[in-house]
Amino acid sequence: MDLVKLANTLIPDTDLLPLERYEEIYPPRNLPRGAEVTRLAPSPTGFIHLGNLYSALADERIAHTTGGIFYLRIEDTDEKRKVEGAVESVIRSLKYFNVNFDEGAEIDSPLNNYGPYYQRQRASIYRAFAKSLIERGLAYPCFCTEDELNAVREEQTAQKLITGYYGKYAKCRNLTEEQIYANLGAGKPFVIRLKSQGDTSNKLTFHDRIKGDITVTENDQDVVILKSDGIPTYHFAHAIDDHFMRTTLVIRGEEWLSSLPVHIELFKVLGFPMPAYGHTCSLMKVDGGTKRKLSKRKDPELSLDYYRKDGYYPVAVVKYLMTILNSNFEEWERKNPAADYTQFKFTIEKMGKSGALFDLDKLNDISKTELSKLSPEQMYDFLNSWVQEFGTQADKDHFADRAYIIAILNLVMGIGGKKRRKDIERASQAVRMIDYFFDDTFSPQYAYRFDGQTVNSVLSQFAAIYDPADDNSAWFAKVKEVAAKNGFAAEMSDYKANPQNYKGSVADVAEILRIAVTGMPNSPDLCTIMGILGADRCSKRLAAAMIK
RNA sequence: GGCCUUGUGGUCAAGCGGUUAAGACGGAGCCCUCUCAAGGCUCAAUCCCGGGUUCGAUUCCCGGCAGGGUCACCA
Repeated sequence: MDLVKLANTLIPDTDLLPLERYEEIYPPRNLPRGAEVTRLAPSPTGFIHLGNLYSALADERIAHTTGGIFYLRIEDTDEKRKVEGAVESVIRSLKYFNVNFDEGAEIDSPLNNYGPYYQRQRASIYRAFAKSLIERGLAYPCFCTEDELNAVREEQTAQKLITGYYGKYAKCRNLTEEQIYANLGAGKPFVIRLKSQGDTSNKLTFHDRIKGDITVTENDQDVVILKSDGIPTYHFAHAIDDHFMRTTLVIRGEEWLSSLPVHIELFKVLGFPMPAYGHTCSLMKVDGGTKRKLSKRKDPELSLDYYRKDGYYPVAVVKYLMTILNSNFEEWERKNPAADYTQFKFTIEKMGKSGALFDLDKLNDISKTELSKLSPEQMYDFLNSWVQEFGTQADKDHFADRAYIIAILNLVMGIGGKKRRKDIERASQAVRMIDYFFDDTFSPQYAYRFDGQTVNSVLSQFAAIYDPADDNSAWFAKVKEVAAKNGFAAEMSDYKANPQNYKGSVADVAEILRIAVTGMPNSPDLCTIMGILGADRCSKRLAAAMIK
């Protein structure tokens, strides 16, 4: 068979370059020894979720701790799945979490020498190599229809055979020259398939940087490399792109492990050295009692935008992910409390081999701790930026009074105390938590544990002697005074010794006051709260809280 | 079902032939205390099962079992 003629007929493109030219256009990168070139290669299908951030963070950390490059490539070979604005969304979401690219699609960088970074724009490169494979007898056209393929698959399944296009099931593999041209003449659509040279009885061990040594079986599937629209499949594009973009380390989800044999053969027939691989385990969630990998379609609540909307502090999310990525991160952080997470020596070998369950409790704990490290001013900025984007009009009005908010923040964060408070977990929660400081969002629940007469007596007596100029101890002395007058123990020790002699203790009196002023039985230091609210507002609230 | 892969407390996990089997989150309790939060202290809770190998297995081997992934002209 005249392979050159066949290649020219199948791929008549005139814009293809001699293969060696591509090596010249995309020369090996000039990077220091040990520098890793990693990439994130999403398909532009819309929002990205925590799992993507997870692997992006690994890519980014490895590239940047080794002095390498982290780039963004868009795998847009499937026209059907394309979503407008997805690329910008990926970049923006990751940037929010401090994951930044050095080069790639939509990245403004002088390093962009390995593009284009959209696979659709690289069609000629793939086609040039596909053409050469045809010329070398390593690829061939396949005219099988979807129905035919499905029928074969059903037959294979019924007979419990391995499904796919291989061996005797590869009907088009041995088409004669006449048959091929007849099909072509009839205008039948075709794909280009790899003519696999592999044998599944051959096993080899492959070293994965995360999983360690794994056993892989040689590929014998005649996978399609060029779809009927002339665009490559993932497998083919992966081999060519990661070679010419000079990726040194491919970090991708473990769902790719099963197609590794295909990739190994592809690199081989293409004559490219293989990059190193690290297949990450996926983040899991519990669904109906069993674990399941996080899915874009099923778990919109794990979209990165969800965390942004909920006002999670980005560094907290990153640190949470770091604890899963490298389990020695937490220990390192305890030893280096002041250090930035970027100073941590991230290693791919430390990555876990099995999928971790997403743990919201842990995230929340880290989030509280991170947030407690901020200054009130930094906290104001963080909360305010969230309020401006996601808050209500009332929230925006409240935040217009920066000094007032900062006074609240000083209290809520425990500034000046021996230890910082850790009340703030995320912006959405923090903003609701301080609602009682504003009259328009103050919604008291007067759930007193004492009778109306006692409550009213406590409230009116305290209102009469309350002086905003009092310091904490003077204030508390007055609370005790009111306690004593109403049959409560002024000293906790007295109450504990003889509880039967009292209606309650100072703590109960403070609770009545607290409920009146904040609407809640629990709050930070009441004296300070009253100071922030101001005498006017306090007396009004004390009066309003009386039981009619 | 075939193939690949994983299996230490509720969760994330150290461990790499001999340990009282770390630590963190969560849980329980105590202390502190005007409540809450924070903090300090304490406690409960783990090596999937069965065979080997070995003086000795959580650790090595084999077999089960359970979980996960994958079997497209999607990535």
